[in-house]
Amino acid sequence: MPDSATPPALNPRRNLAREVLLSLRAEIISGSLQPGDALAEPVLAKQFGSSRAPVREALIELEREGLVQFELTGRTKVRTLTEQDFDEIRDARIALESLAARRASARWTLKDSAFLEQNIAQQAKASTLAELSRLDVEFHEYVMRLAANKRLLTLWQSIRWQFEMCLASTHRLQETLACKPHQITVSSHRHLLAALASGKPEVAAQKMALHIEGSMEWTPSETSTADHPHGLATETFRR
Amino acid sequence: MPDSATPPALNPRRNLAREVLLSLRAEIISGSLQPGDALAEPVLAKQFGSSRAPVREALIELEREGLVQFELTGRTKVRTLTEQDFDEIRDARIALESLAARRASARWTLKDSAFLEQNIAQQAKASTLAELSRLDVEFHEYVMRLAANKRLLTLWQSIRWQFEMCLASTHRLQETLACKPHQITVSSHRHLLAALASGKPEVAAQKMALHIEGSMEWTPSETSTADHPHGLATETFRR
DNA sequence: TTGAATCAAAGTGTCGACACTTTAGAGCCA
DNA sequence: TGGCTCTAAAGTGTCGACACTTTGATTCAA
Repeated sequence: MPDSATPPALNPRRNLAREVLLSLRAEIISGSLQPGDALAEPVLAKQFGSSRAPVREALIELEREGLVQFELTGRTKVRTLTEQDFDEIRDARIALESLAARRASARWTLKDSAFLEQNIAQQAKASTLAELSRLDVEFHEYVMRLAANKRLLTLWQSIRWQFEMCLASTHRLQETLACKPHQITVSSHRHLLAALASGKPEVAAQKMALHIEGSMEWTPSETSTADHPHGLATETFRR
Repeated sequence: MPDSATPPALNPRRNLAREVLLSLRAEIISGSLQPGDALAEPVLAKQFGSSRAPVREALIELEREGLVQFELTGRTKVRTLTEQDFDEIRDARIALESLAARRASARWTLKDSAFLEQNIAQQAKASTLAELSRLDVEFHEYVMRLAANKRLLTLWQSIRWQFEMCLASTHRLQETLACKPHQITVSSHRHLLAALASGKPEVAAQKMALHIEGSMEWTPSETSTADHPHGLATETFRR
């Protein structure tokens, strides 16, 4: 989908920055770039056959998406997600998605049920974990869009890729634990869909929160006790 | 700790991009840059005595903060907030802040009550609307930080400046309606504080939602009925 | 052998330039 | 006078270069 026969590489006011973004993001999600790996602008620029400017822009965007981390020295690395990060993402999703569920529920139509039922059917047939993850995200994105609030959607999208990393590892974990990710995911979404379509916004919101809680369980360990600090860099902005 | 008395303006690895960001943001919030105003890179660069690179970075960040808008042609303008935007921001705040209230409530201490009581006292004495707004935001940011979830905080910060624009206009509106912004704001926060300190997370969350709803009322007009569409640029990324 | 000092390689922040696109105004025709 | 065309000015996307900083590895002394 990217470079298939670039014309003479001219007209459509190219946007290299975006190409670099998509490419790097895919590599990070797929794991071919590992957490901790260094991302040096000159190296990437050479690799993409561009100058540093588009690479820099893409890295800034990736930082914003939480997939990449700027050291205090300005250097860039693929981000490592800890268990606490995992919990935080879960919580952020609960905040955004349960309100979205409430709003979406209020404007629910049969068409929406039909779409999501089809999504669930595909989940059941998914042949790889990656595909299962994709469908899972698609389900939730559909609900986010249905809520018809651009800002809510934008906020959700800004953690979406981190969430996708979590999802992948959850599925992997379930597999090694000899659980069946497909079955778990499918039945969980089926219950959720029922709540969404019930016409009761309150119920929809609550079920969404429970669904996310359940789908993002890390291990049977205790919930990590984040320390109390107010300290936190207010704005990163590259070093 | 950083720049007090910049040496001969050398060492500390300058970050022009940040300076430009802060400066532009202040101008937009204060209204000295009006919605719709064009923001051309070369012009700003000259104005700041820098090259275009730092300006470009700052504009990207401002777009992310929602204060600035990229046209499809790549040109940049100060964003205009409509009534619907207003509603969206309110909803997004409700999503983020009511969960934050729930979490913060669970780790509440007397120290927190003390800090916020002082904040409210300052609100009562605030001499300008700008100061009132600042204190209002400070109150809410304190709660966000107390929730101890970096992602929730980051999400909140990414709409914070839009929210501040809304707040300014709400206060202005209340004033022209011969209401008393100070009284309204103070009493509303006092009630909220009581709920936060009550030790009941559920109550705290609900009161927070009501507080935001109330504090961001536009006019006695009906809630705007956003259309149903799923359409929405998934990623802006400069044109 | 260990540890400190040194120095080249690699990296970031910023700059000015070029090619191409969009915009807006001057000029022209009716 | 009003609308259309053409063109110069302004703007964006990208590039390669420079100055300074950080990193690591190598060297040298204890």
